[in-house]
Amino acid sequence: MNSPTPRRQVFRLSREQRVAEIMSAAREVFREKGYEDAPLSDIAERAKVVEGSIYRYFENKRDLLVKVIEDWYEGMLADYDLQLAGIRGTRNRLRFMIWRHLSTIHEEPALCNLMFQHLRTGGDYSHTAVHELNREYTRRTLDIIKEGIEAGELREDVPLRLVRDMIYGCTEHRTWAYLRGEGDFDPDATADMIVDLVLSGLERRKPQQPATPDLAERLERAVARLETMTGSAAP
Amino acid sequence: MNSPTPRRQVFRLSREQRVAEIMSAAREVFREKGYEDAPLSDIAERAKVVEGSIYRYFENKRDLLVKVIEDWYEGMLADYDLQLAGIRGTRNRLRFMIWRHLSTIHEEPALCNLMFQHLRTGGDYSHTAVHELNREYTRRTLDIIKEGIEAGELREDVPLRLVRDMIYGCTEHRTWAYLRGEGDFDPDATADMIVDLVLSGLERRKPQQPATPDLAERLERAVARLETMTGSAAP
Amino acid sequence: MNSPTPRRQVFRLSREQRVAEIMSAAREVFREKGYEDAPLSDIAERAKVVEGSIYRYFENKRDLLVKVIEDWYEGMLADYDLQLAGIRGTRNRLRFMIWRHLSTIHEEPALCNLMFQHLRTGGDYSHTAVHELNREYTRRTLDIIKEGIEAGELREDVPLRLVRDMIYGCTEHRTWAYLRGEGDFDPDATADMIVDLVLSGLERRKPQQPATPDLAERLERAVARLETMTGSAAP
Amino acid sequence: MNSPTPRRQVFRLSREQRVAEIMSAAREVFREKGYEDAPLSDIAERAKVVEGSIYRYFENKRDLLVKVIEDWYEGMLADYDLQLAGIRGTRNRLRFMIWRHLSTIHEEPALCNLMFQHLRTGGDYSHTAVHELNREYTRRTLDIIKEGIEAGELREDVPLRLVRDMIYGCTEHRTWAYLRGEGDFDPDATADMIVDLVLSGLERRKPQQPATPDLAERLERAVARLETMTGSAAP
DNA sequence: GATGAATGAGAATTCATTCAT
DNA sequence: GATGAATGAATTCTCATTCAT
Repeated sequence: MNSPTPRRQVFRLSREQRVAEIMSAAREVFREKGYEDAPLSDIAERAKVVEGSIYRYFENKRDLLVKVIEDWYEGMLADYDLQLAGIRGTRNRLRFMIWRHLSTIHEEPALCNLMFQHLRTGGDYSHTAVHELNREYTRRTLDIIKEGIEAGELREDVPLRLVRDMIYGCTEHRTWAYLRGEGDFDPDATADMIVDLVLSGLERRKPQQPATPDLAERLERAVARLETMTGSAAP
Repeated sequence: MNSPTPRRQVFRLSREQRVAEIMSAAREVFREKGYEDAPLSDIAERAKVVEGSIYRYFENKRDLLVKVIEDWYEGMLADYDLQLAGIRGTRNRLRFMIWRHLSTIHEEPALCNLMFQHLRTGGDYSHTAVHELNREYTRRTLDIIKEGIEAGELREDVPLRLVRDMIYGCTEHRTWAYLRGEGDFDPDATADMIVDLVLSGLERRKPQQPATPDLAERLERAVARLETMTGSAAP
Repeated sequence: MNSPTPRRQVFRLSREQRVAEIMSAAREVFREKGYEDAPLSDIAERAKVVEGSIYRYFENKRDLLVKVIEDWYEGMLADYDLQLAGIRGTRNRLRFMIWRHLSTIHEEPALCNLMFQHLRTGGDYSHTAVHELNREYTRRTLDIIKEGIEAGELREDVPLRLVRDMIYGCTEHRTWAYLRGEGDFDPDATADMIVDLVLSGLERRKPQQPATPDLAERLERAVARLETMTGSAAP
Repeated sequence: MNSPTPRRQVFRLSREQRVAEIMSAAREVFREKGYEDAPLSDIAERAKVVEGSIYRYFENKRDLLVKVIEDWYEGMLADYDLQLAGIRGTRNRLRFMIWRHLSTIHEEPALCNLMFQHLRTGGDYSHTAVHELNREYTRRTLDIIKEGIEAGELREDVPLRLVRDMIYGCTEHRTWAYLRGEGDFDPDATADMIVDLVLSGLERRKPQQPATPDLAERLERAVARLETMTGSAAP
């Protein structure tokens, strides 16, 4: 009847290798086509497996997406810590975080879109490992601010989480057009602007209490005069 | 699917009425099911027309979505101006803008999701009337800040557009979880926090220790009197 | 790019006609291949529509099956009543019912299998129109038995529904092998056997009444006495 | 799907033990999910082997099903004979057979469904060991009836196989709803009803018909004698 | 102006089965 | 003897969109 379909050449890989192959292929295809427009068949083809094989390792298409983003995040986080370790000072460290986020968006707009549009909006997001990784990711920013407070550089009443939302919200809002494929932006310049703006509201008003030092001086001087008059000297 | 050809009662409506009916139905269905999961058949059914008729008034599904959001925005903007007209003071006006945005998200999370996920991310967004409306919408915020600067309340070097991104970015970032269906938030309290944080970085810092200057003056005057009494002049 | 796929020749039919076409095609294909082995694509092809069109009229494959059987049943029931009207006598009418059931199995083994294996066993069967039709179908048998009782031909304590189960159960059990594709059976002869067996347990045992033996004895004794009296002995 | 290659602990079992493990797992899974909805992977998992291993002991999924039912039947038959040995009297023994069948259905509806829907309907059924076992199973019923005839309790002209079909057909028909998951039934009461109905058609009408002809003859003869005595002749 | 029948093209998914190791 | 990676082939179902009537 019909000749027994000749089995394609089978390459046997370990689970880890195969998973890596598929995720790598998926990352590429998702990057090129987005989520909805990326057929599993494309991913399978690029990973050199049949579609069905993907389901051995991933529950479904969404699971594959989640894992791809997860994998990407993990790589990034390791990098973060490495670089952050060499940076000192609240402003510098904060600027690095913002710049890094902007750079990521700049370099991987497609994956970021995946994250922003498909993962973060899903009802199951908070049960996701990506969610956890993201907390990890933004926690560094919180830590930097906390350290700034402890070092006396920042006001003590800074609403931590709101500042974090402000930083990331501002960063992303700034890049919507770019993510949409319109125009470009300069991560360096943008990072400078954002860090300036953010810190302008958080830094201790040392130079800025111009009235206060004057007052203190004047009071001290007045007191000194009184002291002179009364003949009592400071010890 | 099953019923014996329900000879549809044809209601003749004016073009405007028909369009309104369809948009109203679409808004409901989109609100309930989102974009992808809202079949045109559902919308047609609810609007009491057949699917084909929708194409008489709208180019395609996306066009319908765009029009629905557009319509919604228009209603909102009129409202904005009305209310904003009665509010005085940079802080108050800014707080209103933020509070209003938060309230909208709070009341219409589904439509906001549509806007954030489906419209704003589309490559064609910037050619959209919604885009224009949105500029309109955020322009009011810019105007308020400008007025604040002109009134001398805000620093002169405020990076206007970045502040706008900060306001809206922060606002939206704050509400992601809610938009995802998790938990709740209080628009009033959140608006207060955000406006505080934003203004803390923008306000002119002279008049900012309002108590202090008075005190300084009174003290100085008191000291002067003392000096007068003792007949000793400052050096 | 790719030339706009030339639309196939579209034949427009009324809903009723199209439904009839599809059901007819489905009946054939189901008959030939059974349920599981009948791809919708085959049915679509034979009905000269595309697969998707089937879903305009039927919720899913199972719904199509249900409707096909339903349609078939409806035709049968009309026939039943017509023929039954011309038959008199409990035995004859009962025999007709049994014979008709056997004939149906004999003529449409495949559709019967569909009914027995796929419909009757489904958890949703009792909410089905087929279920209702089937009740209708077997109700005639109950009626015949009831009439037999009222006419004094059958015992009054006949457990109606159990008898129905016995008739249909026996009939079907007899035909399992045939339904499986093994051998053949003669509906006429089988009907005769079954009706005999069934009625043998249901018919009034006119002479059999337990009162009779007593009566017989008493009569015999009376006769014996008469004989004694007359002095004549039995031969 | 997800776990990091769980280096499976390999338990070496004898062929018999392994087969038993798999069959036991399969019986459970089939019971819970039916045939079509039971993936081999589930069975393998529960049997603590990999899917491929099942093919070492069973030709394919259907073979596994057949073996599972076979195994189940074997257990039942042994039981039957044991219990039947202690029961005397045609009615009692027949009732036991019916009751036992009903009880089996009552206790193992899922396995019975497997048997009724999947095995008995397959074209290969009659070449199956289950078929043979089933003949064995129903042969006991035939034997009981035969013994009843030989003992003079039952009519001599009982159509043996038809009676068997009637018994099992009735029994099963009665329980379709239960097998479908609707409602319940009482095996004891049902067995009583069925055995009554069946025997009502099979039992010798000793007291009844055989007496009757005798009586009639004797009466006629007595009447004839009386007539002789009285000198009046029949016309 | 409206209807609603029909299209079409895919897209995800499932699993029994095989076979290299 | 067992593993478990990989296959493959089909199959159901969904819907936006078109267009003859």
